[in-house]
Amino acid sequence: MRYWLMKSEPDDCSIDDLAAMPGQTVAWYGVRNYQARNFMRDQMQLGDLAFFYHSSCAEPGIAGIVEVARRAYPDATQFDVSSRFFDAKSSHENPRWLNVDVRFVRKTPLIALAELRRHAALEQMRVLQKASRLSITPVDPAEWRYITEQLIGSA
DNA sequence: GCCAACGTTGGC
DNA sequence: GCCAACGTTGGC
Repeated sequence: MRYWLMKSEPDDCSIDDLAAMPGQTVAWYGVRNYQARNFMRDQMQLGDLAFFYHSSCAEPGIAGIVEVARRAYPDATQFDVSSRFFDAKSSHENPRWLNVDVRFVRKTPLIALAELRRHAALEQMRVLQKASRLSITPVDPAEWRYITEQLIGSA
């Protein structure tokens, strides 16, 4: 059982959008970075929990919690010529990109990026490192506990 | 809109 | 295999 942080642009899919989806579940498609893909392929297990992080928006930060509802399988958008995620170099025989499905667990009070930065206990978090662009990052269990108990729990 | 940081591409 | 050029991310 691992913990993660997964970035989503709320203009594309916010935590409220996810909560409104059928089954409150969505395919985490569109990841086009090998490191993030490998996390999904090699390490994500059913039931893993992740912070749902809003990025590239007015108030970046943690907005909710999701769980892995299906293990990694080929990302359909890589084969869809009409998709902005289409990849001509991928093939059905040897798909380059994968995604998991995630399911809504709960919404949280927004824990802003600026707030996360205020806590020394979190200073090693990947998402707080300078120019951290990786859309999926592992979260240390101690960091997970700190955020859920100290920040979300008291908010 | 700016810009720093980073990943990818492709020529050599 | 190097590395410059380019594209993207994402906070501000």
